[in-house]
Amino acid sequence: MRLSVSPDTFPPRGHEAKRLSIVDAAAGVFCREGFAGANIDLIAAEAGVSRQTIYNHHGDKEKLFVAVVRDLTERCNAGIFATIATFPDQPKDFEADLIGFAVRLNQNCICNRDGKFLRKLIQTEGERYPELFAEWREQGPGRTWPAMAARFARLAYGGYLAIEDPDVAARQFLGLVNAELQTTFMLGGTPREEEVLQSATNGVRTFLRAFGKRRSAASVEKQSALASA
Amino acid sequence: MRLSVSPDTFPPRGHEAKRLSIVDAAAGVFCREGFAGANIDLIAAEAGVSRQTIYNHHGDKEKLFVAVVRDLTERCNAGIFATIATFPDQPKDFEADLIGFAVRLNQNCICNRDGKFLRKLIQTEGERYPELFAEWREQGPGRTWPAMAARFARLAYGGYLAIEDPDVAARQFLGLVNAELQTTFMLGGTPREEEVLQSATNGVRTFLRAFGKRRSAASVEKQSALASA
DNA sequence: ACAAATTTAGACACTCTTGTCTAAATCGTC
DNA sequence: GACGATTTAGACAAGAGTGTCTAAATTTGT
Repeated sequence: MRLSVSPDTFPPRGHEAKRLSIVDAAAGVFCREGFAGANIDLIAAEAGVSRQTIYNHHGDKEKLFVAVVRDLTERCNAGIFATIATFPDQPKDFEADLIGFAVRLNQNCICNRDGKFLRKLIQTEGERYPELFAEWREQGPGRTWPAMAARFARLAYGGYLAIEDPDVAARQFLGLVNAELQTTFMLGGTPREEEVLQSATNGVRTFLRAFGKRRSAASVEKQSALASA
Repeated sequence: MRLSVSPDTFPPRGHEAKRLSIVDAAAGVFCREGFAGANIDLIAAEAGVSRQTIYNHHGDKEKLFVAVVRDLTERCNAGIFATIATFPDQPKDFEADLIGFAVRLNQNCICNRDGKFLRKLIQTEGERYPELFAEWREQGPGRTWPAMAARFARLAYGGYLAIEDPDVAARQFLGLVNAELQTTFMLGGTPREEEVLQSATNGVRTFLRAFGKRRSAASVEKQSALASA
């Protein structure tokens, strides 16, 4: 295998392009049909590749499945960290900023293709591959939750929130913000944009009722007047 | 088929006993292996029944699956309504009563065998049987959420809570109370009793910070002193 | 104890799927 | 244009699973 000359990321072409389209197609089929129901021929057809190519690349069905989960975990993690980087550290309009963050989290990490797929694979096959999903747990929740909690801790330190336990606050934030989307998520559906916004708005309002530091009504009104101007 | 003489519920014996043990075993196998991976011979073995008997009762694999989901939906619904009936309408110690309710909901409806199974089947096979799960949605969430919301509305009317929208409050209550159990649920695990209690306690505290009507600190202290006496 | 209904074990045809193998075709690169 | 690497199509063996059938055994109600 020859190294590419291009410095770091190279546009997927040839061999690598096949690998990607295989993993992508496999993700879709594994999700729709489950591991047992997934059909290599179907994956090959959806990837626009011959069956033999799949075996050349990945060996067998189980190794292909592992590759799919690893890829999804990596991409989802990247998305989550990228979104956490947009957390409002020094909010102008606190409520609106938190709602924006919640919506971004939903759209870029939970409701997008990778997020839906990874969640479904964890739910359906998690118990069958303990080591694989233990790995996901470390790499995923094990790293993203502390990062989230750190952001809430900073807000508390900055005087914006009155929370005792940043870890609990982070988890409750997500629970609130997704509270109205649970049934849709269960059935594997994708909530419409206005539903996401609605749930996020209601969730953030409740979160701030519980943890927001109350400043005088006047200063709050002044602030939102400024923000909407 | 002859009607039993016993008035309403009769102890499952003979024919009916077989039917039950088949559906029970099938639920377990469908959950572990998925619909495609589920093996009729294995179900027969776990039910202690011959394969032919399964075909006598249910016709084919798909009809058996439908029967499993219908049975689970019915039993889970019964459990949820029974638990909602224990909702604290006139709470003595509000916080403790809500925590108790949340814990009961978890233990009797979400973490028990039927709850786990139904949830997993919805997640894994929901998209494949739209009509079947539309039926679940009507019979399940479509009836239980309004019942929950009605209880919160009554608390608000009784002056215990300051909520605007009882439906939103009900969903947020469940979101908060389960906030710390999500990862465990995802992987199909069963949280330990103290984890359930911890999550419920934290969730209810936050819920009450947001919506609880603040009475004077003295009266609150007097009340909990009375409760713990 | 008898008769009807139900259950059982086993064999069976049929289909579907995985993973391997081969020879031809195509692609990328020099 | 030529060469090596990769991909393709198709055939193939081996295994597993569904659903049917039959005849014998068992259970159930009377």
